[in-house]
Amino acid sequence: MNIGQAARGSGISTKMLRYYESVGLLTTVRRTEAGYRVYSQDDVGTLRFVRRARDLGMPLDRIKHLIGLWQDEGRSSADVKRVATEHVVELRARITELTRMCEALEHMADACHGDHRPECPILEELADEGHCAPTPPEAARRKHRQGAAGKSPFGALQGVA
Amino acid sequence: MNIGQAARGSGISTKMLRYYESVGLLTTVRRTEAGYRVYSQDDVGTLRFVRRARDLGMPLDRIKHLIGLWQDEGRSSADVKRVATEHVVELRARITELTRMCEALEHMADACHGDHRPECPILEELADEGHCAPTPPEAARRKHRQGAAGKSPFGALQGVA
DNA sequence: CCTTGACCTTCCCACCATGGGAAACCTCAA
DNA sequence: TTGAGGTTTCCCATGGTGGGAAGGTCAAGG
Repeated sequence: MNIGQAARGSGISTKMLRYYESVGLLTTVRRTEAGYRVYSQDDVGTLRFVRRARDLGMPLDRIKHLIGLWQDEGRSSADVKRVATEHVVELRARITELTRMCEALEHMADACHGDHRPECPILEELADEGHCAPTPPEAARRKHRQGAAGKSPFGALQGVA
Repeated sequence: MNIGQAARGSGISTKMLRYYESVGLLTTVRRTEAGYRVYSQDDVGTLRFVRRARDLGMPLDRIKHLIGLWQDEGRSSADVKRVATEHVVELRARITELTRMCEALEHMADACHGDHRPECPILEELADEGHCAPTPPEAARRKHRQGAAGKSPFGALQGVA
């Protein structure tokens, strides 16, 4: 079967089928003499596996790991469970972080009248000067590397959306 | 003050300060004769505003919008509140989606013994054949566009992490 | 046989926000 | 004057996804 059929059968776009192949998620993709990709029914099974794992928010390398276990008859379910649990932990971390953001913003929005006047607690909170030290008060002013200063607030959050 | 000081004072990396400027988040960045960027105390205030909005998971264009309102004395708080509420809605959508994933995966993991044997409900669920129709059963086999088949499961989720 | 249209190929670009690093230049203190 | 450390611009990478161009293939119908 051609790539289009495989796409429809797996629910993954042809773009992504080629991409997954390029990053090594699918090992054996046969070709016709003309260079067309040829997919077997088994390939589509693997692709559906991939799609379901993506639906759970897994990054491709974790899915690759899982496929390896899936195809390894000698696996132990403990290994699979570990991968799954790892992902659950990350999902929970993201949920916690988003919940924190959401609650903070809801709290600010609740305090806002939302009328025609310019006064707004949301802006005041965001602009608040005394919120975090404007500069390390009287600390080392020379000899300071920038180092960990600008760390992304989203360091631990990668992958899905 | 130089970019390094501004970075330490705002909690945003120098990389990001240059990037934010390049995408128009900061309008007026003065330069010394030598080409060094010069930041005022006010600039650092704006940058802290940006950082707090980022901490709430806002994408830069929303922050840009918010800064516009912040600097507009004639704004109405309703406009600010609308932007905030819009963001709350998106955060909640992401949380819902992640929670769905998390619960599904937890459910699978709970069913897995996690021992030395290869049998694993997690893999079985991911590989499940009768899960979604293998191919539109006997539907139009010719004349089918691929269309909406491969839509990303994360369409509505962009921005943070 | 040739056209047409659906399909396929590769390659590049864009998104979003962030970091890494190179090569060159500036500044200030010792 | 030298050296260290700050700064500049420029390019590249990430992770998944989509868009599109330029060209090759294939099958059906005239």
